[in-house]
Amino acid sequence: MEEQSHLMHTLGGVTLTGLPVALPVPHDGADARNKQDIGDILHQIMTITDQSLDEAQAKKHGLNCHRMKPALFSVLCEIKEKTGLSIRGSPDEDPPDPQLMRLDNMLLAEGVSGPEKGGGASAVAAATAAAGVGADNSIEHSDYRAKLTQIRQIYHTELEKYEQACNEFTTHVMNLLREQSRTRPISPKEIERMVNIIHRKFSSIQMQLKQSTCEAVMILRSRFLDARRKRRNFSKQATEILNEYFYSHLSNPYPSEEAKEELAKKCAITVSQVSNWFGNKRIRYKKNIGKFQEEANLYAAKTAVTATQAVAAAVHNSQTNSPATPSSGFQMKDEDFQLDGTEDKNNLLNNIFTGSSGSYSLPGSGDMFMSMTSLNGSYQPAQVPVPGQTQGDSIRHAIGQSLGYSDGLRGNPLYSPHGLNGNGGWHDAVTPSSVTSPIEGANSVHSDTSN
DNA sequence: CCAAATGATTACAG
DNA sequence: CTGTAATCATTTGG
Repeated sequence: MEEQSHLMHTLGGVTLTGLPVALPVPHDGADARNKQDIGDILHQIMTITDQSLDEAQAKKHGLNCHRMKPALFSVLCEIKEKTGLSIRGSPDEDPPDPQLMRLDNMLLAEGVSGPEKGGGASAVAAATAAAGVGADNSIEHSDYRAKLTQIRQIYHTELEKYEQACNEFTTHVMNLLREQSRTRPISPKEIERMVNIIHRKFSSIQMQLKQSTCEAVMILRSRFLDARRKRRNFSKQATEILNEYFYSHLSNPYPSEEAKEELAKKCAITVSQVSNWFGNKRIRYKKNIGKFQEEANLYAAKTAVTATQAVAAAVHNSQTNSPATPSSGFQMKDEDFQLDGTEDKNNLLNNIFTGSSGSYSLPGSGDMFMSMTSLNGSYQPAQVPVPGQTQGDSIRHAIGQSLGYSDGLRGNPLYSPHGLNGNGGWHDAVTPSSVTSPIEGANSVHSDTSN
Protein backbone atom coordinates (compact mmCIF):
# COMPACT_ATOMS: atom_id res chain seq x y z
CA MET A 1 0.00 0.00 0.00
CA GLU A 2 2.61 2.47 0.91
CA GLU A 3 4.55 1.65 -2.12
CA GLN A 4 1.56 2.14 -4.23
CA SER A 5 0.55 5.56 -3.10
CA HIS A 6 4.11 6.68 -3.20
CA LEU A 7 4.37 5.49 -6.72
CA MET A 8 1.28 7.26 -7.70
CA HIS A 9 2.56 10.57 -6.59
CA THR A 10 5.97 10.34 -8.06
CA LEU A 11 4.90 8.96 -11.34
CA GLY A 12 2.40 11.37 -12.62
CA GLY A 13 1.32 13.79 -10.03
CA VAL A 14 -2.04 12.43 -10.93
CA THR A 15 -4.43 11.47 -8.27
CA LEU A 16 -6.25 8.36 -9.10
CA THR A 17 -9.50 8.97 -7.45
CA GLY A 18 -11.12 5.89 -8.73
CA LEU A 19 -8.51 3.51 -7.51
CA PRO A 20 -9.97 1.08 -5.05
CA VAL A 21 -7.21 1.44 -2.55
CA ALA A 22 -9.28 0.63 0.44
CA LEU A 23 -10.74 -2.78 0.67
CA PRO A 24 -14.50 -2.69 0.52
CA VAL A 25 -16.11 -3.80 3.72
CA PRO A 26 -18.33 -6.75 3.15
CA HIS A 27 -21.43 -5.64 4.92
CA ASP A 28 -23.29 -8.84 4.63
CA GLY A 29 -20.79 -11.58 3.99
CA ALA A 30 -23.54 -14.11 4.30
CA ASP A 31 -21.46 -17.21 3.84
CA ALA A 32 -18.79 -16.16 6.25
CA ARG A 33 -20.94 -14.72 8.96
CA ASN A 34 -20.67 -17.52 11.37
CA LYS A 35 -17.10 -18.34 11.00
CA GLN A 36 -14.91 -16.81 13.61
CA ASP A 37 -12.05 -17.86 11.48
CA ILE A 38 -13.10 -15.69 8.65
CA GLY A 39 -13.78 -12.77 10.89
CA ASP A 40 -10.29 -13.07 12.09
CA ILE A 41 -8.88 -13.06 8.62
CA LEU A 42 -10.96 -10.09 7.71
CA HIS A 43 -9.72 -8.22 10.68
CA GLN A 44 -6.18 -8.93 9.70
CA ILE A 45 -6.82 -7.72 6.21
CA MET A 46 -8.46 -4.56 7.44
CA THR A 47 -5.61 -3.70 9.70
CA ILE A 48 -2.89 -4.57 7.30
CA THR A 49 -2.21 -0.94 6.53
CA ASP A 50 -1.51 -0.20 10.14
CA GLN A 51 1.40 -2.53 10.20
CA SER A 52 4.93 -2.09 9.13
CA LEU A 53 6.00 -3.25 5.75
CA ASP A 54 7.81 -6.30 7.00
CA GLU A 55 5.03 -7.24 9.32
CA ALA A 56 2.48 -6.78 6.60
CA GLN A 57 4.53 -8.79 4.19
CA ALA A 58 4.72 -11.60 6.60
CA LYS A 59 1.04 -11.37 7.34
CA LYS A 60 0.29 -11.27 3.68
CA HIS A 61 2.18 -14.41 3.12
CA GLY A 62 0.41 -16.01 6.01
CA LEU A 63 -2.95 -15.00 4.71
CA ASN A 64 -2.15 -16.18 1.26
CA CYS A 65 -1.34 -19.57 2.59
CA HIS A 66 -4.44 -19.76 4.71
CA ARG A 67 -6.70 -22.59 3.79
CA MET A 68 -9.76 -20.38 3.65
CA LYS A 69 -8.13 -17.86 1.45
CA PRO A 70 -9.39 -18.98 -1.95
CA ALA A 71 -12.96 -19.18 -0.80
CA LEU A 72 -12.90 -15.84 0.90
CA PHE A 73 -11.20 -14.26 -1.99
CA SER A 74 -13.78 -15.45 -4.45
CA VAL A 75 -16.54 -14.12 -2.24
CA LEU A 76 -14.86 -10.79 -1.98
CA CYS A 77 -14.43 -10.71 -5.70
CA GLU A 78 -18.09 -11.42 -6.19
CA ILE A 79 -19.14 -8.64 -3.89
CA LYS A 80 -16.68 -6.31 -5.45
CA GLU A 81 -18.00 -7.13 -8.85
CA LYS A 82 -21.51 -6.27 -7.78
CA THR A 83 -20.66 -2.98 -6.16
CA GLY A 84 -18.33 -2.14 -8.95
CA LEU A 85 -21.09 -2.66 -11.47
CA SER A 86 -23.48 -0.52 -9.52
CA ILE A 87 -20.92 2.22 -9.28
CA ARG A 88 -20.51 2.16 -12.99
CA GLY A 89 -24.03 3.20 -13.65
CA SER A 90 -23.36 5.37 -16.63
CA PRO A 91 -21.26 4.18 -19.49
CA ASP A 92 -17.92 5.86 -19.12
CA GLU A 93 -17.33 6.02 -22.83
CA ASP A 94 -15.94 9.50 -23.23
CA PRO A 95 -18.06 11.76 -25.39
CA PRO A 96 -16.04 13.52 -28.09
CA ASP A 97 -14.99 16.79 -26.58
CA PRO A 98 -15.93 19.65 -28.93
CA GLN A 99 -13.12 21.77 -27.61
CA LEU A 100 -10.61 19.07 -28.34
CA MET A 101 -12.11 18.55 -31.76
CA ARG A 102 -11.71 22.23 -32.51
CA LEU A 103 -8.10 22.20 -31.48
CA ASP A 104 -7.46 19.08 -33.49
CA ASN A 105 -9.08 20.56 -36.54
CA MET A 106 -7.10 23.71 -36.27
CA LEU A 107 -3.82 21.92 -35.81
CA LEU A 108 -4.63 19.82 -38.78
CA ALA A 109 -5.56 22.85 -40.84
CA GLU A 110 -2.40 24.63 -39.86
CA GLY A 111 -0.41 21.62 -40.87
CA VAL A 112 0.97 21.03 -37.40
CA SER A 113 -0.57 17.68 -36.78
CA GLY A 114 -1.15 16.49 -40.31
CA PRO A 115 1.17 14.59 -42.62
CA GLU A 116 4.75 15.73 -42.68
CA LYS A 117 5.23 18.27 -45.45
CA GLY A 118 2.09 18.57 -47.46
CA GLY A 119 -0.17 20.01 -44.81
CA GLY A 120 2.21 22.68 -43.71
CA ALA A 121 3.03 23.82 -47.17
CA SER A 122 -0.56 24.10 -48.22
CA ALA A 123 -1.44 25.97 -45.08
CA VAL A 124 1.31 28.44 -45.76
CA ALA A 125 0.25 28.78 -49.34
CA ALA A 126 -3.33 29.40 -48.38
CA ALA A 127 -2.34 31.90 -45.76
CA THR A 128 -0.19 33.85 -48.13
CA ALA A 129 -2.80 33.75 -50.79
CA ALA A 130 -5.18 35.22 -48.26
CA ALA A 131 -2.67 37.88 -47.44
CA GLY A 132 -2.76 38.74 -51.09
CA VAL A 133 0.90 39.30 -51.52
CA GLY A 134 2.05 38.34 -54.91
CA ALA A 135 5.68 38.05 -55.55
CA ASP A 136 8.70 38.38 -53.36
CA ASN A 137 7.74 36.90 -50.06
CA SER A 138 9.67 33.72 -50.48
CA ILE A 139 11.89 34.81 -47.64
CA GLU A 140 8.96 35.26 -45.38
CA HIS A 141 7.64 31.99 -46.65
CA SER A 142 10.63 30.02 -45.60
CA ASP A 143 10.86 31.91 -42.38
CA TYR A 144 7.29 31.20 -41.60
CA ARG A 145 7.67 27.59 -42.57
CA ALA A 146 10.75 27.22 -40.45
CA LYS A 147 8.95 28.53 -37.42
CA LEU A 148 5.97 26.38 -38.13
CA THR A 149 8.18 23.34 -38.43
CA GLN A 150 9.72 24.26 -35.14
CA ILE A 151 6.36 24.42 -33.48
CA ARG A 152 5.44 21.22 -35.16
CA GLN A 153 8.51 19.49 -33.89
CA ILE A 154 8.02 20.64 -30.35
CA TYR A 155 4.44 19.61 -30.52
CA HIS A 156 5.29 16.16 -31.72
CA THR A 157 8.08 15.49 -29.28
CA GLU A 158 5.92 16.69 -26.44
CA LEU A 159 3.05 14.62 -27.64
CA GLU A 160 5.27 11.60 -27.86
CA LYS A 161 6.60 12.23 -24.41
CA TYR A 162 3.14 12.39 -23.00
CA GLU A 163 2.16 9.28 -24.83
CA GLN A 164 5.15 7.45 -23.54
CA ALA A 165 4.61 8.64 -20.01
CA CYS A 166 1.01 7.64 -20.26
CA ASN A 167 1.86 4.18 -21.44
CA GLU A 168 4.54 3.78 -18.87
CA PHE A 169 2.29 4.84 -16.11
CA THR A 170 -0.54 2.69 -17.33
CA THR A 171 1.66 -0.37 -17.48
CA HIS A 172 2.95 0.36 -14.08
CA VAL A 173 -0.46 0.73 -12.56
CA MET A 174 -1.66 -2.34 -14.35
CA ASN A 175 1.20 -4.39 -13.04
CA LEU A 176 0.58 -3.06 -9.63
CA LEU A 177 -3.08 -3.88 -9.76
CA ARG A 178 -2.39 -7.28 -11.17
CA GLU A 179 0.05 -7.87 -8.42
CA GLN A 180 -2.47 -6.73 -5.87
CA SER A 181 -5.23 -8.70 -7.41
CA ARG A 182 -3.73 -11.68 -5.74
CA THR A 183 -4.55 -10.26 -2.36
CA ARG A 184 -7.27 -7.77 -3.23
CA PRO A 185 -10.40 -8.38 -5.17
CA ILE A 186 -9.64 -6.56 -8.39
CA SER A 187 -11.51 -7.54 -11.47
CA PRO A 188 -10.23 -7.04 -14.98
CA LYS A 189 -12.99 -4.51 -15.48
CA GLU A 190 -11.63 -2.61 -12.59
CA ILE A 191 -8.27 -2.48 -14.24
CA GLU A 192 -9.78 -1.41 -17.48
CA ARG A 193 -11.62 1.37 -15.76
CA MET A 194 -8.45 2.42 -14.08
CA VAL A 195 -6.67 2.56 -17.40
CA ASN A 196 -9.44 4.68 -18.82
CA ILE A 197 -9.12 7.12 -16.00
CA ILE A 198 -5.42 7.39 -16.54
CA HIS A 199 -5.88 7.93 -20.22
CA ARG A 200 -8.40 10.63 -19.63
CA LYS A 201 -6.05 12.41 -17.31
CA PHE A 202 -3.31 12.27 -19.85
CA SER A 203 -5.49 13.38 -22.68
CA SER A 204 -6.47 16.42 -20.72
CA ILE A 205 -2.81 17.19 -20.45
CA GLN A 206 -2.52 16.64 -24.16
CA MET A 207 -5.29 19.08 -24.71
CA GLN A 208 -3.34 21.70 -22.90
CA LEU A 209 -0.43 20.99 -25.15
CA LYS A 210 -2.64 21.31 -28.18
CA GLN A 211 -4.07 24.52 -26.89
CA SER A 212 -0.74 26.13 -26.35
CA THR A 213 0.42 24.90 -29.73
CA CYS A 214 -2.60 26.51 -31.30
CA GLU A 215 -1.80 29.72 -29.55
CA ALA A 216 1.75 29.59 -30.80
CA VAL A 217 0.58 29.06 -34.33
CA MET A 218 -1.84 31.92 -34.08
CA ILE A 219 0.85 34.22 -32.83
CA LEU A 220 3.13 33.08 -35.60
CA ARG A 221 0.44 33.68 -38.14
CA SER A 222 -0.33 37.14 -36.95
CA ARG A 223 3.32 37.97 -36.86
CA PHE A 224 4.11 36.79 -40.31
CA LEU A 225 0.92 37.12 -42.19
CA ASP A 226 -0.55 40.25 -40.78
CA ALA A 227 -0.12 42.41 -43.81
CA ARG A 228 -0.28 45.43 -41.62
CA ARG A 229 3.03 44.53 -40.15
CA LYS A 230 4.65 43.37 -43.31
CA ARG A 231 3.05 45.40 -45.98
CA ARG A 232 4.47 45.94 -49.40
CA ASN A 233 3.68 48.90 -51.51
CA PHE A 234 1.90 48.08 -54.68
CA SER A 235 3.87 48.06 -57.84
CA LYS A 236 4.24 51.27 -59.78
CA GLN A 237 2.15 49.78 -62.47
CA ALA A 238 -0.64 48.80 -60.14
CA THR A 239 -0.74 52.25 -58.66
CA GLU A 240 -0.82 53.62 -62.16
CA ILE A 241 -3.82 51.55 -63.09
CA LEU A 242 -5.65 52.38 -59.91
CA ASN A 243 -4.94 56.07 -60.24
CA GLU A 244 -6.04 56.01 -63.83
CA TYR A 245 -9.33 54.55 -62.84
CA PHE A 246 -9.71 56.87 -59.92
CA TYR A 247 -9.10 60.05 -61.84
CA SER A 248 -11.08 58.98 -64.82
CA HIS A 249 -14.00 58.34 -62.51
CA LEU A 250 -13.38 61.24 -60.27
CA SER A 251 -16.99 62.21 -60.21
CA ASN A 252 -17.93 58.83 -58.87
CA PRO A 253 -14.86 56.92 -57.80
CA TYR A 254 -16.72 53.86 -56.62
CA PRO A 255 -15.82 50.93 -58.78
CA SER A 256 -18.44 48.27 -58.99
CA GLU A 257 -17.71 44.80 -57.77
CA GLU A 258 -16.87 43.69 -61.27
CA ALA A 259 -14.70 46.71 -61.84
CA LYS A 260 -12.90 45.97 -58.62
CA GLU A 261 -12.31 42.43 -59.68
CA GLU A 262 -10.93 43.51 -62.98
CA LEU A 263 -8.71 46.11 -61.36
CA ALA A 264 -7.55 43.51 -58.90
CA LYS A 265 -6.65 41.20 -61.72
CA LYS A 266 -4.84 43.89 -63.62
CA CYS A 267 -2.90 44.98 -60.59
CA ALA A 268 -2.21 41.51 -59.26
CA ILE A 269 -3.77 42.39 -55.93
CA THR A 270 -6.91 41.29 -54.21
CA VAL A 271 -10.32 42.82 -54.50
CA SER A 272 -10.25 43.90 -50.90
CA GLN A 273 -6.95 45.59 -51.55
CA VAL A 274 -8.59 47.46 -54.37
CA SER A 275 -11.35 48.44 -52.00
CA ASN A 276 -8.81 49.55 -49.45
CA TRP A 277 -6.99 51.53 -52.03
CA PHE A 278 -10.09 53.35 -53.19
CA GLY A 279 -11.20 53.94 -49.66
CA ASN A 280 -7.88 55.46 -48.79
CA LYS A 281 -7.70 57.36 -52.02
CA ARG A 282 -11.12 58.89 -51.73
CA ILE A 283 -10.60 59.99 -48.19
CA ARG A 284 -7.15 61.34 -48.80
CA TYR A 285 -8.11 63.01 -51.97
CA LYS A 286 -11.06 64.67 -50.37
CA LYS A 287 -9.02 65.73 -47.41
CA ASN A 288 -6.50 67.57 -49.43
CA ILE A 289 -7.51 68.01 -52.98
CA GLY A 290 -4.83 70.53 -53.67
CA LYS A 291 -2.16 68.03 -52.95
CA PHE A 292 -3.52 65.75 -55.59
CA GLN A 293 -3.98 68.33 -58.29
CA GLU A 294 -0.76 67.53 -59.99
CA GLU A 295 -1.48 63.87 -59.93
CA ALA A 296 -4.99 64.46 -61.16
CA ASN A 297 -3.72 66.47 -64.08
CA LEU A 298 -1.14 63.90 -64.85
CA TYR A 299 -3.65 61.12 -65.08
CA ALA A 300 -6.11 63.34 -66.78
CA ALA A 301 -3.61 64.01 -69.46
CA LYS A 302 -2.84 60.35 -69.62
CA THR A 303 -6.38 59.31 -70.14
CA ALA A 304 -6.95 62.23 -72.38
CA VAL A 305 -4.25 60.98 -74.64
CA THR A 306 -5.86 57.65 -75.03
CA ALA A 307 -9.22 59.26 -75.34
CA THR A 308 -8.03 61.63 -77.92
CA GLN A 309 -6.56 58.92 -79.98
CA ALA A 310 -9.99 57.48 -80.20
CA VAL A 311 -12.10 60.54 -80.63
CA ALA A 312 -9.68 63.29 -81.37
CA ALA A 313 -11.58 65.00 -84.11
CA ALA A 314 -14.86 65.22 -82.33
CA VAL A 315 -13.41 66.60 -79.18
CA HIS A 316 -11.50 69.20 -80.99
CA ASN A 317 -14.27 71.60 -81.87
CA SER A 318 -16.60 71.06 -78.99
CA GLN A 319 -16.85 73.30 -76.02
CA THR A 320 -16.99 70.25 -73.96
CA ASN A 321 -18.22 70.02 -70.48
CA SER A 322 -17.70 66.57 -69.18
CA PRO A 323 -18.86 65.53 -65.80
CA ALA A 324 -16.97 62.32 -65.67
CA THR A 325 -13.61 63.28 -66.98
CA PRO A 326 -10.60 63.63 -64.81
CA SER A 327 -8.66 66.68 -63.98
CA SER A 328 -9.91 69.66 -62.25
CA GLY A 329 -13.56 70.50 -62.37
CA PHE A 330 -14.73 70.32 -58.82
CA GLN A 331 -17.90 71.13 -57.19
CA MET A 332 -18.03 71.60 -53.53
CA LYS A 333 -19.38 74.06 -51.11
CA ASP A 334 -17.09 76.15 -49.06
CA GLU A 335 -17.86 74.50 -45.79
CA ASP A 336 -16.62 71.24 -47.01
CA PHE A 337 -13.07 72.01 -46.30
CA GLN A 338 -11.66 73.79 -43.36
CA LEU A 339 -9.09 76.43 -43.73
CA ASP A 340 -5.89 75.85 -42.01
CA GLY A 341 -3.30 78.41 -41.22
CA THR A 342 -1.00 77.80 -44.11
CA GLU A 343 -3.73 78.19 -46.59
CA ASP A 344 -5.13 81.42 -45.36
CA LYS A 345 -2.63 83.39 -47.30
CA ASN A 346 -4.11 82.06 -50.45
CA ASN A 347 -7.58 83.20 -49.74
CA LEU A 348 -7.44 86.16 -51.97
CA LEU A 349 -6.21 84.12 -54.81
CA ASN A 350 -8.82 81.56 -54.24
CA ASN A 351 -11.54 84.09 -54.15
CA ILE A 352 -10.45 85.53 -57.39
CA PHE A 353 -10.87 82.21 -59.01
CA THR A 354 -13.97 80.95 -57.48
CA GLY A 355 -16.05 83.95 -56.91
CA SER A 356 -17.97 84.23 -53.75
CA SER A 357 -19.37 80.80 -53.30
CA GLY A 358 -17.33 78.47 -55.36
CA SER A 359 -20.30 76.41 -56.26
CA TYR A 360 -22.10 76.51 -59.48
CA SER A 361 -24.97 74.86 -61.03
CA LEU A 362 -23.51 73.56 -64.22
CA PRO A 363 -23.15 69.87 -63.97
CA GLY A 364 -20.22 69.64 -66.26
CA SER A 365 -17.20 71.73 -65.74
CA GLY A 366 -14.72 71.28 -68.48
CA ASP A 367 -12.63 68.33 -67.49
CA MET A 368 -12.08 67.46 -71.03
CA PHE A 369 -11.26 70.97 -71.86
CA MET A 370 -8.42 70.93 -69.48
CA SER A 371 -7.28 67.65 -70.79
CA MET A 372 -7.16 69.04 -74.21
CA THR A 373 -5.22 72.05 -73.21
CA SER A 374 -2.67 69.74 -71.80
CA LEU A 375 -2.51 67.96 -75.03
CA ASN A 376 -2.01 71.11 -76.94
CA GLY A 377 1.18 71.67 -75.17
CA SER A 378 0.09 74.51 -72.98
CA TYR A 379 0.14 72.63 -69.76
CA GLN A 380 -2.11 74.14 -67.21
CA PRO A 381 -1.00 73.32 -63.77
CA ALA A 382 -3.57 72.89 -61.09
CA GLN A 383 -6.45 73.67 -63.23
CA VAL A 384 -9.53 74.76 -61.47
CA PRO A 385 -11.88 75.62 -64.22
CA VAL A 386 -14.59 78.05 -63.53
CA PRO A 387 -17.33 77.40 -65.98
CA GLY A 388 -18.63 80.40 -67.75
CA GLN A 389 -15.62 82.37 -66.71
CA THR A 390 -13.24 81.80 -69.50
CA GLN A 391 -10.87 84.47 -68.44
CA GLY A 392 -10.37 82.76 -65.12
CA ASP A 393 -7.92 80.44 -66.66
CA SER A 394 -5.49 83.02 -67.76
CA ILE A 395 -5.73 84.97 -64.57
CA ARG A 396 -5.24 81.91 -62.55
CA HIS A 397 -2.44 80.82 -64.69
CA ALA A 398 -0.69 84.08 -64.32
CA ILE A 399 -1.06 84.24 -60.59
CA GLY A 400 -0.36 80.61 -60.28
CA GLN A 401 2.90 81.10 -62.04
CA SER A 402 3.86 83.98 -59.89
CA LEU A 403 3.26 82.00 -56.76
CA GLY A 404 4.31 78.64 -57.98
CA TYR A 405 1.27 76.79 -59.03
CA SER A 406 1.27 73.96 -56.69
CA ASP A 407 1.65 76.24 -53.78
CA GLY A 408 -0.94 78.66 -54.91
CA LEU A 409 -3.74 76.21 -55.14
CA ARG A 410 -2.71 73.51 -52.85
CA GLY A 411 -5.35 72.52 -50.41
CA ASN A 412 -7.51 75.29 -51.52
CA PRO A 413 -10.45 75.23 -49.25
CA LEU A 414 -12.68 77.02 -51.65
CA TYR A 415 -12.36 74.84 -54.61
CA SER A 416 -15.09 72.40 -54.98
CA PRO A 417 -14.01 69.16 -56.43
CA HIS A 418 -16.16 68.13 -59.18
CA GLY A 419 -18.40 65.40 -57.99
CA LEU A 420 -18.12 66.21 -54.37
CA ASN A 421 -21.31 67.33 -52.82
CA GLY A 422 -21.98 69.61 -49.95
CA ASN A 423 -21.83 66.88 -47.40
CA GLY A 424 -18.34 65.93 -48.21
CA GLY A 425 -19.43 62.97 -50.23
CA TRP A 426 -19.35 62.38 -53.91
CA HIS A 427 -22.42 63.04 -55.96
CA ASP A 428 -24.41 60.19 -57.25
CA ALA A 429 -22.97 58.16 -59.99
CA VAL A 430 -22.59 60.02 -63.17
CA THR A 431 -20.83 57.62 -65.42
CA PRO A 432 -20.42 54.17 -64.10
CA SER A 433 -17.86 52.83 -66.43
CA SER A 434 -15.88 49.70 -66.61
CA VAL A 435 -12.27 49.26 -65.86
CA THR A 436 -11.24 49.46 -69.42
CA SER A 437 -12.65 52.87 -69.54
CA PRO A 438 -9.98 55.45 -69.61
CA ILE A 439 -10.82 55.39 -73.26
CA GLU A 440 -14.36 54.33 -72.94
CA GLY A 441 -15.01 56.86 -70.27
CA ALA A 442 -13.61 59.71 -72.19
CA ASN A 443 -15.40 58.46 -75.18
CA SER A 444 -18.73 58.44 -73.55
CA VAL A 445 -17.99 61.74 -72.04
CA HIS A 446 -17.33 63.09 -75.36
CA SER A 447 -20.50 61.80 -76.83
CA ASP A 448 -22.36 63.04 -73.83
CA THR A 449 -21.17 66.51 -74.15
CA SER A 450 -20.40 67.10 -77.73
CA ASN A 451 -23.84 68.33 -78.60
C1' DC B 1 17.27 59.66 -39.24
C1' DC B 2 12.96 61.92 -40.18
C1' DA B 3 8.74 63.02 -42.35
C1' DA B 4 5.76 61.85 -45.95
C1' DA B 5 3.48 58.26 -48.29
C1' DT B 6 0.89 54.30 -48.12
C1' DG B 7 -1.55 49.87 -47.29
C1' DA B 8 -4.29 47.90 -43.66
C1' DT B 9 -7.27 47.91 -39.64
C1' DT B 10 -10.74 49.60 -36.58
C1' DA B 11 -14.99 51.81 -35.00
C1' DC B 12 -18.92 53.49 -36.49
C1' DA B 13 -23.05 54.64 -39.40
C1' DG B 14 -26.63 53.62 -42.64
C1' DC C 1 -22.30 44.63 -46.09
C1' DT C 2 -20.16 48.97 -47.84
C1' DG C 3 -18.17 53.31 -47.06
C1' DT C 4 -16.01 56.95 -44.00
C1' DA C 5 -12.84 58.70 -40.77
C1' DA C 6 -9.27 58.01 -37.74
C1' DT C 7 -5.39 55.52 -36.74
C1' DC C 8 -1.67 52.14 -36.95
C1' DA C 9 2.53 50.15 -38.88
C1' DT C 10 5.50 49.93 -42.36
C1' DT C 11 8.02 51.63 -46.49
C1' DT C 12 10.14 55.21 -49.05
C1' DG C 13 12.69 59.23 -50.30
C1' DG C 14 15.38 63.16 -49.02
